[in-house]
Order: sequence, then C-alpha cells, then structure tokens
Amino acid sequence: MDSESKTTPTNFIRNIIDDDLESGKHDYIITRFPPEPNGYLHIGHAKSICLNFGIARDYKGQCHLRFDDTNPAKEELEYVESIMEDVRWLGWDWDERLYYASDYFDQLYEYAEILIKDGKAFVCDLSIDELREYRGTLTEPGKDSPYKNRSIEENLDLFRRMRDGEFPEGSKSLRAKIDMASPNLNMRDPVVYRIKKTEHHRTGDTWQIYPMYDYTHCVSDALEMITHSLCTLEFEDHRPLYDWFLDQLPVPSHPRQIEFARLNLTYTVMSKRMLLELVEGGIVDGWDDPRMPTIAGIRRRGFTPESIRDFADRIGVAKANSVVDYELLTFCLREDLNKRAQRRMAVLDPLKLTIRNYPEGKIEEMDAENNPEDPDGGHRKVKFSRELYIERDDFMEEPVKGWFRMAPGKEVRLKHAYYITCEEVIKDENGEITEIICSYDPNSRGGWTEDGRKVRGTIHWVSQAHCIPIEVRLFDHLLTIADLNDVEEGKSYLDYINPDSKEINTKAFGESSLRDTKEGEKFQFLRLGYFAVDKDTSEDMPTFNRITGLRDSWARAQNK
RNA sequence: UGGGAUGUCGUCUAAUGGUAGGACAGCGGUCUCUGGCUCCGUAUGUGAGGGUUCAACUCCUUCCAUCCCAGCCA
Repeated sequence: MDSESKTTPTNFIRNIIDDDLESGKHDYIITRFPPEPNGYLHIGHAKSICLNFGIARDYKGQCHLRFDDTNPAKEELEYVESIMEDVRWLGWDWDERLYYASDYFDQLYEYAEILIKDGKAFVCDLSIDELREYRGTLTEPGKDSPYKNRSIEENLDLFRRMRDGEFPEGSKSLRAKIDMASPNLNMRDPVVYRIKKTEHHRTGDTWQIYPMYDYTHCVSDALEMITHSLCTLEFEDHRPLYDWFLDQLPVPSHPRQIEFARLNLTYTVMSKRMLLELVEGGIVDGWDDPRMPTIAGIRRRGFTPESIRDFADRIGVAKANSVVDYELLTFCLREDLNKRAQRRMAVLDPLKLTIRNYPEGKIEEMDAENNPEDPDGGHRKVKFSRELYIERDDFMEEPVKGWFRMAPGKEVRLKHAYYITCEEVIKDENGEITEIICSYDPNSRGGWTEDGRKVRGTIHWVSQAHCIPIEVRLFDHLLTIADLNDVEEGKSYLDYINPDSKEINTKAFGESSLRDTKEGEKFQFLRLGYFAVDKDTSEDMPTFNRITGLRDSWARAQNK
C-alpha cells in the first residue's frame, strides 16, 4: 500500500491534522468509521472508510471500527457481519479496535444521570406529536415543555423508572435543557433518551431505554479518545450539540467533528432508502446485484479493492457537494487490471468462419501471451483449426472509410494465429450473413510473416471444435440521467430507471482455458473488456460479468 | 422568508495575498499482433458586481445560485 500513499493527495482535513500535530494539540491521531448496522455499505461509505483508515495509516495512528447501534428497531447482526466483510475486503484492518456504541450504554446512562443532577436534562411527558408542535418551525421559535421545571429528584426518579420499564414507549423521554428559541433546531431541548422495548442484537432485553445518536456519538468518540471525528455535511448543524454534550460531561477528551461532502456518482443513487427501494421493488436482483453501487455489488461486478482505494484517493475530500463521473471509477479499474489481468479470447456474437485452404481435421496449438503488460505473465496454448468463430462486428461486407477489420478481399490477422483473407460471404434466405469463407497464409503462423508486410487489422477468434459456451452478463447504468439533481419537477429517480441496464448473453463462446475458473477471477477478454467470474458460474456454464469495456476509439469516432 | 454550509476547466480537486496547476472526460497525434496500453501535444475555469492592494481564487462588501435542518432515525 506504500505506492498508494505516495499518490494520496492532501485535503483540508489532513491540513487540520497537520496543524494540530504541529501546534502540539495532538501527538497521536485516532479516527473512526462509525456505521449503523442497518443496511449494506456502498461506495460512498468506501470513501469514508478510505479517508479514516487512510489517515490512520499515513499518520501512524489508529482507526476504530465502531458500530453505532443505538436503535435496536432497525439494526441487525447480519449487517454487522457484512460491514466487517466489506471493510476487510477493501483492504483495511481494525485489529483489536472493534467497538460498539452499545458497549457504552452503562456509561452513557451514568452520564445522563449527571446531566439530570446538574439540572441540564429533564424527563418530558410530551407525546411525539406534541413535541413536534412545541419545537416550533424553521422561522418561529419553539416553546418550553411544561415539564421542563420538574425537580431534579423527580427527574431522577422518573428517568430511573423509564429505565426500569415502568412507562410505555413514547410516553416519556429524557431531554436536554438547552434553548427552545435557538435558530438551530437541534438545540431546541433535544431528546437524549427514548423508551424502546425492543430487544437489542447485542444487549438483549437489558435496556428499555436507548440513547439518541447526538448524545451517543460524541460521548463514544470522547471515550475512545478519537481526535478527529469525520462525518458528512448533514451533521454540520449537529456540531454545536456534539460540543454541548461534551462540555457538560466529565468525558476524557473532546474530539473535533469535521464534516466533508458525501460521494455521489453519476447515473446511480447512493442513499440507503433508494437502494432499498431498488432491491425491494425488484428493479435489481438484490444488494449484490452487479449494477448496484453497494460494496457487495461492485465486488460481484468485479471491481478490485485496489481500484476502489485508488478511486477514493483520486476523488479527494472537500466540503462542496459534488457528483463524480462514473468514468473515473472505470478508469481506476482499467488501470489496475491492465497490469494484472490475464488476457483471454471470447466471442460474444459468433459468426462462423471457415478457412478453405486449411487442412480439415488439423489442429494446431498457438502460443499466446497471457498479458503483454506483464513480463512474468507467461504464455498459454490456444487450439486453432479450420472452423472458427469471430465477432460478427468484426466483419463488414461494405467497409466504411477507415475500417481495417475484416471485409471481402481484405487481409487481417487472427490474433496469435495467421493472416487470413475473406474470399466469400455466405448468406441465408433473409440476406443474413451466416458464414465467412477465407484463405490463410501458411507462412504467417504466429501472426507475422518474414516479408514484414503490414496487416493493420487484428481480430480475436475461438476454434469451433475447441471453444466452450459461456454466459456473459453485460451491464449499463442504473439510471438514464447522470445527476440526481436534474430530476424534473414532480418526478422521481424511479422515472429514470434504465430499462436496459442488464443484458444476459448466452450465445457466447470462450477459449477452452476459460473452463476452469473460480468465482471472482478477472480477465481481459481481448478487445472486449474486463470480465469477472460471477458467483453463478458453473462447470457447465462459466459465467462472467463485464466489469467495464475497453476504451474504444473506433466506436467513439463512428458515433460522432 | 430562521439557521448552517458551499460556489475554481464538462467533472473531481489544488493553489492559505505573488505565474490558476493536476486528474478524469474530450480533441489531435505517436506506437501497436488488442482501434487496448504507452508516449506526446492541445482547448476549456476562479458564480456576479463593487472595494482594499503594486498584486485578489485568496481580504472586505452587496447580490445570485445550490445543498442541509422542523425523527422519541443515524
């Protein structure tokens, strides 16, 4: 990971840390990644993970993994496990620094009693609806709760009885006494504890009351001696409350909350709610659908952790809302896999090709390098014979200007094999081309000749008798619009779902070496793109996801 | 129309009073047994107006635009 840290650009958060180190405010940096275990992680979380763990790595500090599990109604063990898997997959390690906010429930409760004893919190009997009314609006101040002036003794008694389960859910809450007239709604006597008679995935039925995020998060950070508590922009308004709680309590430290902009990616959604709707609405095939921006989805699609880390470094960290071009993500993938992925040949849209002057029944083994970018990549043998399949797109009966693939009378190179020339085109009654008849030059074995003549076009192929059927899954963007901010008035992102985001191709063939592959293995199919073996793969039908295509300057020029 | 924040190439991001730079995308070329890769070249930007200054993305000021906040969610 050393080579990566070299290229990690600086950002305003690292500048703050540099200052804090230089001023002596800190001599050791501790960050944390604090997911709520109520859903799957997505690539936006990956940004946060790489930020927090990356800082810990570069400053030789620590990064804690802490589950923010204060709401048992929404959280499950299943998510805890998938989150840990995703963080590990991304290449980060929290060692023994695994924490749960629920581990602090006792401490949090003690601190709450301190708040009460100091006259800074009270038990409120207002219902949820009443509370909303009393809160006021964005432009009007709120009103004090009629219960705000209860005695400390009464508050303590009531709070303990809340803890002991004497009151029904929603009937009472513990609230901080701050300022109902504050222009910041978060400061209008916020709820600190609510009654919830739900079993918690870790503490079971120990608790009848659970602390709220604003109270829990800052205290957890302080207890863990976090130095810099990094969160997303929507918590900016919560910072005064974060600081308020820590100022009232005898906590061992007072971390600094710093907010940064969350990641948005073009042509997709990134909110838990929308992602959930895609899954539950059957628009995608689950959380790990290769089209999903979830970590599980991009992993299944075939993206590498290296490419995601590189991406996180390249997008930077700032406070301005932004939408990053999906192309940058595919760029990072190509850059990674170009150096590492072995090349294979596969034909997605097969067109039969027969070499008239090649002996029937003859089989040759052609030598093919596995990766021209990798000197240690080695070579493999690919069987060649009289009958082949080539890509239908690689033949054009009446070639356009600039075309240098196959066309009648034109000599092209079969990659790793021979020069061939198209002599005849066979069509069916509908005029569809069904077969190409060629001749080959026996002196061009290996794909070159001694006379050094130039053959511009090189195409990929598979031998009919030796190739295997494969399934190939092609994906496109989930949405037809790049930027969610461009959703028209009165419409939702659901009105922009791309109906053609998935294409299952079962007519493809691959070279025989593709028979033995394992889930997750990645290849470059020559001239087609990068592919990863899907979890649905089987011996009978090796199954590949196209991660992304290759850059195709020919196609781009044609589309102009 | 309360409060909080943010505006730099198409996109993302640097420049902390001293030459507006990088990356992706684009375009053009080079190279090539992948129309891939490589390499080279190239265009495009400080939201607007005022002010301070020898000098402003940076400081002041007015405006404009966008985002966030009225869960006993996080």
